[in-house]
Amino acid sequence: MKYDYSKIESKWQKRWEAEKAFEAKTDYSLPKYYALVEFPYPSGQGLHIGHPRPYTAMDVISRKRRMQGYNVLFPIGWDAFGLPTENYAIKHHIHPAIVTEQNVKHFTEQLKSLGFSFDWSRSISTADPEYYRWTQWIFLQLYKKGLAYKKEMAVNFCTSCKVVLANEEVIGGHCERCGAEVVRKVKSQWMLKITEYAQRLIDDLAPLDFLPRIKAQEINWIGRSEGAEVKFATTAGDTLLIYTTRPDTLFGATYMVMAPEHPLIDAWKDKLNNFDAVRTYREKAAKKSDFERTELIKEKTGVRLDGVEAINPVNGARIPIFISDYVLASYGTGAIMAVPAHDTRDFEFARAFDLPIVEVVAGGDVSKEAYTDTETGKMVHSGFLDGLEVADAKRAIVEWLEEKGVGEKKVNFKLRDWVFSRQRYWGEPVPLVHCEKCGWVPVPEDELPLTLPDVEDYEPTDDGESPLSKIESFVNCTCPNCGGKARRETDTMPNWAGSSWYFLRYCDPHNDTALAAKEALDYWMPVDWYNGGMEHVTLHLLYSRFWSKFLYDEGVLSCKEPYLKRTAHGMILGENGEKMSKSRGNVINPDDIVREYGADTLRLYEMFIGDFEKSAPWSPAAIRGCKRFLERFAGLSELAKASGVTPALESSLHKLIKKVSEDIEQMKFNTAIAAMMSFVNEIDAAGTITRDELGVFCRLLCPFAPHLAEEVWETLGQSELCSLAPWPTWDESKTVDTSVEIVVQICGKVRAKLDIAVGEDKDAVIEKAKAVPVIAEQIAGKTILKEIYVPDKLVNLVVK
RNA sequence: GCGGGUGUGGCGGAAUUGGCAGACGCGCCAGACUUAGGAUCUGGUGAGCAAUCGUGCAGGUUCAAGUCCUGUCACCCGCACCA
Repeated sequence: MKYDYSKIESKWQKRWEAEKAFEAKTDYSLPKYYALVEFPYPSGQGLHIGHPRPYTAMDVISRKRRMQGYNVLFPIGWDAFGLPTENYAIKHHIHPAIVTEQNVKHFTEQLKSLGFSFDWSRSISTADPEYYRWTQWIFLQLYKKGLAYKKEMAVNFCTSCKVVLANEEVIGGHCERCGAEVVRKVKSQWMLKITEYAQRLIDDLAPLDFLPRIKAQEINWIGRSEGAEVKFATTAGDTLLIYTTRPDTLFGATYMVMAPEHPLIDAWKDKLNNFDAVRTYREKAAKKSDFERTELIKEKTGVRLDGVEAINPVNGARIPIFISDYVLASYGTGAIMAVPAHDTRDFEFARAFDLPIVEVVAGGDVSKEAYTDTETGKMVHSGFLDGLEVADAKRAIVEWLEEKGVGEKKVNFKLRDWVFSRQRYWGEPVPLVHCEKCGWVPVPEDELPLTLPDVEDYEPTDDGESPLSKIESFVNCTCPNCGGKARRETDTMPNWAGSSWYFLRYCDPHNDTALAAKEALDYWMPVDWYNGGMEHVTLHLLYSRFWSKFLYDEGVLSCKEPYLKRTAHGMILGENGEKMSKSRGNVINPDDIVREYGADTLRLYEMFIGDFEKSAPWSPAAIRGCKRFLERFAGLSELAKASGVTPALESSLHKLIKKVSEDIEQMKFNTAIAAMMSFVNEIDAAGTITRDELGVFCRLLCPFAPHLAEEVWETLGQSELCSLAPWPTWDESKTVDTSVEIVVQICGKVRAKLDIAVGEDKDAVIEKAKAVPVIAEQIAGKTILKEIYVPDKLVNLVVK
């Protein structure tokens, strides 16, 4: 059979579509399998060569599950809201909805050309009003439960996108999307209380089958720490509340530091003799971007508050208070006790300001550097704590603080609430109105979706207002509560909103009375296997787990966690090993590859390229090896005439079924393919293969190269689809050889090889080994100290 | 600084978990078929003339180490003045 891939591929794509071969069934009595890939953002550039890697991987899993008899849901959709589309629309004066439609059309063609077994009947778009109706509905439920609130605060603002960013979207002081610098801006923003779920987001990870590095990264981002809050009385009369993870070092606190933004500073204005210097420092700190505040500034700066002192509750010592930007307003209480002897930052500050350094944990040399070990060391200069180990001292001091009512045990998280509003056009409108009398009032649920109005100009403004604020007809409205004058919220939601629940919509995508029927959610959820990129671990993955937990609390979902298993793929790099980008000129277009080699070759190559979890450079030469393999496979149909079993291949075929079946489960696609390549080499050596055997081979290859597998399967006289044929099973007894070649070593060095029967008796094998001429020669006249026999593996004779 | 990870031929990568290092593919070399070869097929291919030596480096455990232990170096990813 000649391998005419383009003809073969379009032939089978048409048939799959005509037969609706891959649509999930709504028969909830069947065993189900929900396989999920991250839906793409339909950008103007079209599909990236990186997309087919995770998509093929999950397609392989889905196709195998289908052949194993599961009712498989393998959906696809469009994460369609977002800035690039809006920016393109601004530049070319085309409505973002039209741009999206064009891009979706292009993406659909590209994905279909690759033969993925998606259920296209369930595809969704987050920008579709019928979809975002439910995004808005979820937001309203969050609002009603007090988990959405508006707050004036310093937020991250991207100078290029002209939009606020969530904490998770700031990477090293720069915008996650465009890389421009992020500055601080005080704005009133809608926030989601993800922090309320912080502990559960950690705890519920435990039973999940996520890659360890994914769990570690989430836990790290949430950043739980245990310590204590301690009240310090001040000479101003107010109490200064601080958070510390080292309450055991309380006797070593020689000064206090407050964040420049700390509200008590204003309250103390009249008591401070140097308020001008304080004000100057605060203004300077406020102007710094996060980047400047963290990365660039190594030296500690600050101003002492002249006129107010704190009193250490444990020994009554009066200690000075400073403001410094090394203390963050947004973490803990925005103020700390400084223990320079046992904290590197406090140590640096104490050195810069010539403050006393009091050692309270023995073990280091605090005249040189801070001693920060929390594992070893006994308490000193610490009154009633003296002589205790650090861990015991921690317990004792917290007990003491609680007894005296000046402090308590406290858990803190690094996770911040989610800044949820965006001042851009192409997103879901926030469904709230502000009434002069009633305050914030939700748009009634039966009025959802609150659709985006058409506008002339989507251009964002420098003052950080949404383009929607310019549309009077949108903004002005009546209060649903009192009927009075009201104004709509004009901010839209971030692009992470729609993707926080899209996997639920797939379960029942056309439902117009609920985000999905309970029955459908109960059947399909949780997702059995979700593969996606590492870059989403502290973004989409965290956000969607949060929303799922909320919906679980609301009774919408019956599972606490949305995903049972989460894996991650590596990137496909350019030929030069660098990340693919237009500016580097190393971009590979998948359309070109499909045209030149066919979809099956591209799929196979992307699975063969290397360890699935690791990045790998594209190789235009290596892909030809995959093409060659498929051509050889196509040629097998001419060889397969007889039926039955080829003795020379029988054992190998059973081993192959086992290998491919098991490797797919572990995402070791590269070794599964290597095994199939080896099998073709064996067929060549045997010179023959039967129709039955080739039928098995077709089914094994089908998840990887489905078009060619179908074509060869058809030449075997099969009229049903290979894609829906049962997955082959292996006979374990046939994977075991009857004889095996073992190694004979002398003192651990290989000296000879020997054929033995599998499971042969130890003594008999050793006798045989000694009888091998080379071995006999080398052990002659020597004493055998030890005889080691590893069954079916080796004999090792230790001689002297 | 904290957390996660990776170091194996010219290249991508294998190695049933302590048992023949380098599967499979690329590339390269030689040959065949060809008017032609950037097509296809066949054979070879870690280094070294050899004994031997070889999995970042240095030790250790073991009959036996890519795999286990101790130390160390390099690189990659995430977080980062989080008290």
